Amino acid sequence: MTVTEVPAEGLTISGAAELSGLSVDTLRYYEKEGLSLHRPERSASGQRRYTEDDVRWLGTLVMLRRTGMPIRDIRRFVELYRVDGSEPERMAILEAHREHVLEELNEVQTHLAAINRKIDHYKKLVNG
Amino acid sequence: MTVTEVPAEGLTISGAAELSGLSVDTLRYYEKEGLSLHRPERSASGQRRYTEDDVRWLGTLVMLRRTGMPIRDIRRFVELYRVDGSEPERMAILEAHREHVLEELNEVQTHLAAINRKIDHYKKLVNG
DNA sequence: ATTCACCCTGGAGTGCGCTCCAGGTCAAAT
DNA sequence: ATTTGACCTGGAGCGCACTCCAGGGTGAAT
Repeated sequence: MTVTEVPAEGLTISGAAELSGLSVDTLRYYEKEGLSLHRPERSASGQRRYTEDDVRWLGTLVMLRRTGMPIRDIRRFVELYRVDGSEPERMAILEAHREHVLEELNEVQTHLAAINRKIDHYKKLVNG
Repeated sequence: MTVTEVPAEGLTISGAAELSGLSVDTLRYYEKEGLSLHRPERSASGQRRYTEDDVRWLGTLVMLRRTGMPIRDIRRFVELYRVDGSEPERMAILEAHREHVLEELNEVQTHLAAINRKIDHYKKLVNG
């Protein structure tokens, strides 16, 4: 299941889906939405072939999505990859996103504490 | 802004919205979806009046929603409040939800670590 | 008396992120 | 030769959680 399992000819879309944890449909959807760094190579018959780098990039997409970054914002981020010297902006986006994630985590943890209190309350009620 | 600021006649929907951090539309929507413990009292002219308890319950709804519990599941939880002796089931739902939240937190924290590594990488690239 | 701010209802509309479908191509297996 | 299975495209459809709207009521203030 590591990224290094990618053969030289590249992975099919279902292979890339399995490695990335995304669905085949989602991979095509992300591509349509402009989230791929480069549109993937195609085989002679027009099928997508994913390289190791492609799969790594899918990992980045998963990381951003699963921490709540909207597709639209990821697109802006990807577009900067096509701009030379945009590293500072890319970093800034990631830093802003990190702040956002930290706030989210904080809020969820606060609510989690409340959930725990509620559970304790029930525990006393049921067992006690 | 504390819950104890609720007057004896009860709060208007906009007052309850402000205290709970939800929108007026969302309050009506939640009620329609069966998430209120009891449908709120009405004034002589048919307007909703929210008690201190109502507002506290809204806090519970916010807690569940903001930790990712779907409306549908919250409804099941609320329905148990109308069943006598359902405390064990309610507790079980909360415990299952807590597990879910913990897994979520865990995953997000893992991705956060990856974001931090990416930021560090850029930092070296940009400053270093 | 009318203006204003708020409230009501039922239902339509929205944005997001997929997910599914029809209709078709292609390559390998039987 | 045909069956099978995986792939392709463009576009429709879906579930969720709101959010907004039309059309109308109420009550206090000017």
